[in-house]
Amino acid sequence: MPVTIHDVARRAQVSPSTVSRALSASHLVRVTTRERVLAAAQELGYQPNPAAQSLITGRTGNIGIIVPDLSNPFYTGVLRGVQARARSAGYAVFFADSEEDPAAEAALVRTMARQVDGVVICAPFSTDAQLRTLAELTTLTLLNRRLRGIPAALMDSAGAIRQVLEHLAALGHRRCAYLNGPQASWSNRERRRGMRASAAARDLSIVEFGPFEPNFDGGVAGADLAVASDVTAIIAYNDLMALGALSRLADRGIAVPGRMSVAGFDNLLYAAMCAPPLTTVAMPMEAGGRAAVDLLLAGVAHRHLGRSGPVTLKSVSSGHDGGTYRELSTHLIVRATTGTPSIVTSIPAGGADPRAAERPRKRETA
Amino acid sequence: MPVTIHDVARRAQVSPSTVSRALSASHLVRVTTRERVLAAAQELGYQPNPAAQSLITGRTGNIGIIVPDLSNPFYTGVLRGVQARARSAGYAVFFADSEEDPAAEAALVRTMARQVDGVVICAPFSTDAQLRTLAELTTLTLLNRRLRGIPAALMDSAGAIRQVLEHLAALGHRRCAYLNGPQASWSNRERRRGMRASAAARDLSIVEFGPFEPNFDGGVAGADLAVASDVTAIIAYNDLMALGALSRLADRGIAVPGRMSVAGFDNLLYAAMCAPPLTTVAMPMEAGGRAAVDLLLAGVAHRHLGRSGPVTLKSVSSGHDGGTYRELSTHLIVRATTGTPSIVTSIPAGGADPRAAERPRKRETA
DNA sequence: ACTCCCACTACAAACGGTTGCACGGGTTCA
DNA sequence: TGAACCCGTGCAACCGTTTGTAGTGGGAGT
Repeated sequence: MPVTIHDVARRAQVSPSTVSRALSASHLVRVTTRERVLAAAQELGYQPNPAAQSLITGRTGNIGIIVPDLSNPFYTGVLRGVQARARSAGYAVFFADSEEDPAAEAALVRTMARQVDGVVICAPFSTDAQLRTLAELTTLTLLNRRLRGIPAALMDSAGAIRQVLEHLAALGHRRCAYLNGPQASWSNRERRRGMRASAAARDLSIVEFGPFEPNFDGGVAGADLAVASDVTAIIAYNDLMALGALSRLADRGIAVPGRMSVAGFDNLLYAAMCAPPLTTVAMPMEAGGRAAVDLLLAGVAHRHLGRSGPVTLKSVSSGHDGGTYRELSTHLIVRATTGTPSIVTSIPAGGADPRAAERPRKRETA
Repeated sequence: MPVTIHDVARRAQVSPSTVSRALSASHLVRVTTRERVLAAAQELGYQPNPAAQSLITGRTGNIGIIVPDLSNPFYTGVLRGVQARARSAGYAVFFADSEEDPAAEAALVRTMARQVDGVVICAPFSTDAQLRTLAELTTLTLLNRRLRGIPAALMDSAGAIRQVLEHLAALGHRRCAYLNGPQASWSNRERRRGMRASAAARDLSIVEFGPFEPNFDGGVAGADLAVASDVTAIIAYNDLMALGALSRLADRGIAVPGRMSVAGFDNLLYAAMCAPPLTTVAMPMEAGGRAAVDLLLAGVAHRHLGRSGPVTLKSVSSGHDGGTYRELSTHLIVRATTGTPSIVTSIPAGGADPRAAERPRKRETA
């Protein structure tokens, strides 16, 4: 039923191999012939069979993307970037949600491996060893995780938290709470690392809480702990947690930013929409997805180059050693949840903080 | 480099065909032989080449999902459902975002068609004719769109809005605003249809505004129009718009639900998190995704059955006529943005509405 | 002991493309 | 005018798997 290259060949009065060449290595066939072939293909609505193509060429024209939790808008942003870039490069995208399970991740890579040219994987919870194993199955590119020998698109987590601390220090804060995300998460580790470096330099002391689930409820839980300590600001692992903290503070009648400043990371759409709009650090999610695809396709090209040329065993095994990272910059977005700390240790419950009214509310459309 | 069926055959001392049978039609091969083959495959880490398999069988083990806008959490919910169900059925998932462009949708289906067994498509903006054309390229299943001859998973939009109107009528509302989503959207048409039917029966009059973009900004715009009319409640096309309306009302100092009630659709995560929590109708996004995959796979099985058996041309061409729909129920979630309408036409600006304080705030975790 | 049968296995073709190689015919140069 | 050459095309093998068919062996029945 589907039209094959033979049908086109018959209609164009040439051999199948000429059709193949006319469609790919066009310079090997006479112009008039190629036009005849193209016309025939057009009329018949010929579409090459990708299975047959990949069987012989070894390339599939597909890539995979694996994320740990699609309900987190951070990853939908990444997915959008990945998909857009892949499409413009002529690649189709396999998608899978590992649900934060390293075993599932491994299984998914394994099933994808045979029908993709490479996989972009967001795997904050896998061990280094697990990832290295997976890297042997296919060309791999990481997102927000640095691992020697595997290319990665990274967002500047250390710089992100530095900007937050600078901002808070400039406002006069001296003691801040940090609500940890998942302990095993690479981003959380990076964030702590950056925090320690920056806090010391700015005479800020940090009180850590958690780890918490990186979602709304985790923020709710963290807020209470932070309030009980003597901090004037809460830095949450991500926006979802910050929103949870914000909500909890509102429920308890604690003025933001009057008695407590709050900041998050990611710059989700909702961070700008909620009241008061959240101060946060914009993470380049789509750009990260795009960069990851670029690195991946470079790796694919490299690997394929190595295969076709007359190479030594050594240069093949080294593969694309890909000590290539791409670090994307982040930037602070100051909205309405951060302000100067109050000197007064307690404020009449429910009393409106005058500063909250003074502060102009700014809205970003992200 | 990769291990093939021949490697396994050599190691197990059998022919490649026996290996193939041992791995699939296991009853055709002696038990001891099969065990030997399985052991060899295991030791070599054999993974069948899907390209070769699909080349001869015509099946790919993949399905596709196309959504119009991944940044809308509604579709990420659908995507989660699709992916989960597909995975448990042993299918891999191609994903693509059409960015609301029917032409892109067509192109995506066309490129996917050759390497999937079927496609789930959320295409609120394509014309019926366009969809029928695409249905000829591959097995198709729709989501939230009814089209004769193509199976679909549907969410009960009419019932959804009926529940909202019942709720508002019971509270005493008589005039409500409806903020239209995109006019061409099937869901919006369904919602209006259901609305007309239900409103008449309940002595409610509806004022319509829009169409608006189905996002936060659309809601902001709609809120002002609604306030200028003499309605006591705003029903938004979806939660994103409702949140926008809510934010705008707060900015203008209009008490919710004191002077204006607000309701949305979808029950996004943020609808429960924002203050005040939004009354909305839960749409079964993941269940919809799962149902769509079920229908799709049934269609795939049917089509393949027709192909393998000794069939007449007629029964093949009728294909899976799939007059099969699956309608999923929706349910209202009453939170804090709907209340009894105030009789007073104007309230001192900025004055707190006593009812707002009385009303207990309820939080749902979705 | 011979035949028949059945269970199991091997052979080979096919799926739809790609690509190395050879060949045919025209052009160019000696 | 003949040889060398080159461009354009066809032939055939191959990618890895499935599957129809043929063939082999052993066991059972008479």
